[in-house]
Amino acid sequence: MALEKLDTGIRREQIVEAALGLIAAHGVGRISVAALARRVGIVPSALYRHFKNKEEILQAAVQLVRRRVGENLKEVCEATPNALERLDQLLRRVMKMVRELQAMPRIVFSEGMSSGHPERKAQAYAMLKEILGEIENIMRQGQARGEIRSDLDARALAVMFWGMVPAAVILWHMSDGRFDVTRQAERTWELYKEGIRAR
Amino acid sequence: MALEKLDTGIRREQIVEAALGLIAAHGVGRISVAALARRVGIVPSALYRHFKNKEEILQAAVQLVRRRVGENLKEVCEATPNALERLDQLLRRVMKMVRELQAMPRIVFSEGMSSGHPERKAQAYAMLKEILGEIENIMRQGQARGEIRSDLDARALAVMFWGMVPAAVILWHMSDGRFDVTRQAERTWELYKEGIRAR
DNA sequence: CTCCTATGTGAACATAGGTTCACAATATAT
DNA sequence: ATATATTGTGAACCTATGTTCACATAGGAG
Repeated sequence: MALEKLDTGIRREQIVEAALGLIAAHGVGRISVAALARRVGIVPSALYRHFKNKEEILQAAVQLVRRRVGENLKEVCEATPNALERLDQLLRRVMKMVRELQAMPRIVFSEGMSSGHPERKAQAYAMLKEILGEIENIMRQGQARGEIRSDLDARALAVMFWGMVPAAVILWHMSDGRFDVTRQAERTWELYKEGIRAR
Repeated sequence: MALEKLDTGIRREQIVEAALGLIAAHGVGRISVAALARRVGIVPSALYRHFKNKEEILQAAVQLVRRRVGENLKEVCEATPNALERLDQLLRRVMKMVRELQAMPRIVFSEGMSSGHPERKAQAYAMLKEILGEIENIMRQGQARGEIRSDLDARALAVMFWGMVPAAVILWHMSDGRFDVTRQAERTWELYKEGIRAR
């Protein structure tokens, strides 16, 4: 209707943004090009001026999420040298992203579990490995600095730390928001922190 | 082809079993009545002799999983009174179910995240609450018996314990089995156990 | 201002998937 | 053995959804 013509760069951004919104609301598997186009304000066939097909749009969305997660990780590591503080901030950030950029957990879970296109799965896995690797680094550095018990396996610590997130997210989603993620995360984090702190 | 006629009770079981297999292999969202019927050895339309529609089949599958999980929980609790041993066995059992009855994690995750039909979601949530409640009970009893630190919140302990499972499962799935769940679970569990043991 | 290319539109097409229906064949009870 | 109810079959259907295409139009380059 409007028939406003925008540069393909801008439109691509709009489309990916819209895709993220839909993923957040309904999950990766339930995106339709119709809904996507409606959200952007154009007609379905117009999407194909900017992307080869639906799959390409989804991959772009996954990549965008991955980039944002990466930026967050870096910022946290530059904020403070103290490992426990880093972890504390990281958890807060992730929880915030989970709340605001809900597309992230949906992508990690859907792609990881529902085995969509292999490319997307690979992307999601790469993102996850990035996150886990960074957490593991924080752990090692914390151990080297004498802030975290050195008798514990850094990798296991990292997996366990990260594990608090999916647990909270699943409970949150399944309970339709009735489950208080933030509070739960705080408590679990306290527990965890006391357990790993050097003594 | 075969045209063997079986009692609707038997066929229902076969169908649900086939559904569980497909869920395990491809996730809840990707089940087609065609594939389901093929697996059972009948034609798609024949399914409708035994179930009202696809949704009813999926719900039956979810319920079956829920029942099996419940049975497992009971058996674990009757096996030993010691809380730490119970948790140990519970983790092993769950990991075994995750490997053998892969439909379980897929249902919990897919239903929880991808918001399928509200009824299924409710079922999955009920199952999850059952599990969490049971774990919480074990924690409390362990605290009462002086086996688990009493200064920790039983609910947070339960969520954290349970959280080890989704974490491991996600990593396993995303890595296409390259990630060694069992070993990871062992390590994390050791970590966790040491953290909560009364001293 | 005038082209020409990039973008948007509507309609049509293709496919996949769930469901229904008329009919056939088997099991079971009498 | 026959009749009746139950189960299975194939075809058709309906809808949703991804995609293509011919055509229209906006907007910048010349």
